[in-house]
Amino acid sequence: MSDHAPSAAGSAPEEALAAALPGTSDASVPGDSGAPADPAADAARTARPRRSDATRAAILAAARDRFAEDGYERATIRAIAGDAGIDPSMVMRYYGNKAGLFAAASTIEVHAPDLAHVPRDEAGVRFVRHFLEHWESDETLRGMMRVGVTNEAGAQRMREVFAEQINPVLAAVCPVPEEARARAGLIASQILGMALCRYVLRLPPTVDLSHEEIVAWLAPTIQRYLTAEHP
Amino acid sequence: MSDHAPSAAGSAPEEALAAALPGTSDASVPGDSGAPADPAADAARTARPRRSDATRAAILAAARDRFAEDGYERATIRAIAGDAGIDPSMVMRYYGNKAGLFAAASTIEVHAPDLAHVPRDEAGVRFVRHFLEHWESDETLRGMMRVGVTNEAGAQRMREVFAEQINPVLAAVCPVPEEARARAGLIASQILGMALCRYVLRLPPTVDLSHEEIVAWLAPTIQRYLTAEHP
DNA sequence: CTGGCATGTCAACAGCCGTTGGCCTACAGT
DNA sequence: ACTGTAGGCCAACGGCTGTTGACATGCCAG
Repeated sequence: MSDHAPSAAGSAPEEALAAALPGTSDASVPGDSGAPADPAADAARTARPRRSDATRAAILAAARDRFAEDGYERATIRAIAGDAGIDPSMVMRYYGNKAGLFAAASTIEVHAPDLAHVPRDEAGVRFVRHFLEHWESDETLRGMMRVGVTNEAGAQRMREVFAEQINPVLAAVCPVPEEARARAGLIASQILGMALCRYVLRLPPTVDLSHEEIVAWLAPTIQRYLTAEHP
Repeated sequence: MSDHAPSAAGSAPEEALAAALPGTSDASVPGDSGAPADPAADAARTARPRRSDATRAAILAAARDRFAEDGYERATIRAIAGDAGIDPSMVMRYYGNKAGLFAAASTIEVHAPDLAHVPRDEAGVRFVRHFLEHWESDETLRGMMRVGVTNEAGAQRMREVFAEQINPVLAAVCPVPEEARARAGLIASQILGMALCRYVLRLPPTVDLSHEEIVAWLAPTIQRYLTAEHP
């Protein structure tokens, strides 16, 4: 109970991480050319690519891999820098600290399926198949979940992704608007639960299931959570 | 890629942890009274309680709390020993190393519900309600999942728990024996998924759901995974 | 009473971690 | 051609970690 609060100096992982989350794009880095507060900031940024953009991208890619594979704590800045082929101090220069690097590396797009132009009774099948394919092709998704469970900031990121990318798509299909949130939560519990068992925990029965078997079993569940009347 | 393999000296977390898992009870600790290889070992152990059993129990309780709250990496031996009110070296003396302590601390009993004496069409409701209650009362379960996601040894422990405690119960109820494994996996995906979203990720829509709402929504899903014919 | 052993504390080691500051190099603007 | 600045490396610091060995203390058998 005594040494549980992080000291002022040192790493102070939790609070710094949470504080670093909102500003996810690399803001307030020292080198920022001459013009401050450009009205068309993004246009200027794309117009004048920095010479170090390749390094930045390499760091980010290595960070994504390491965070996904090892989780937040075991993914060390030294290892990430080593994978990117540069010095650890470069990571600090570009992303401030480990929390800032994680914030920058954990911006993902889930690519929720467009269910608006799908027959209502096919939404479940489409939904399950879509996430199954994305989960097997993109290891970032699997890693995001691993980090989201370990780390409070990762959990917050997952909440944001859910609220901003999953919820709206389902709200567009859900018959009763005020139930959309709850229904989206139920759907998330089944989809994330299958991902957890199959890709992270690797429970043998779920690993052995074929692609089509999962769709056949899970789609009716999703369909019911999406369109069935409130029990 | 270079420094990814653990060195011979030092912590070597992964392999030592996996190796320490099978022997979960405190075997091969130095102090073992006078009689070695007692034929009735457990009887002798209960007959002559060691004077340090209180300390052992305190360490184990503190370890369970810390592992559950912080995950494997961030739960430090120093913090565990501090919670237990003893010196960190005692942890090493009684459990060898951190992996051994985790192995000893991660022996849980899930208390799967007895579905044999329940009407078949009520099994889903019973199952969901049972796990919901246990999950909210016992923080160890929540912590086990957190560790199981981070740590390979934790994942293996969850696979064992699933195979030894969950699977048999469901196999007794499942109509087609050779489908029991797959059905148990599907059920685990929904139950663990709800626990993940509600207790670990704390997705607001799943947190806001009431006890009875969860049962009402999830029970038909479990019931279908358990008894509906293969789609 | 005395020796042995379990119990426990203290201090330290070596290693890894995030993080910092100084120094060098090469490019771009003038 | 010169200079400022961004990009990059190197070495180090302080702190925390798991782990170890030497040393104290108290219980119990003989």
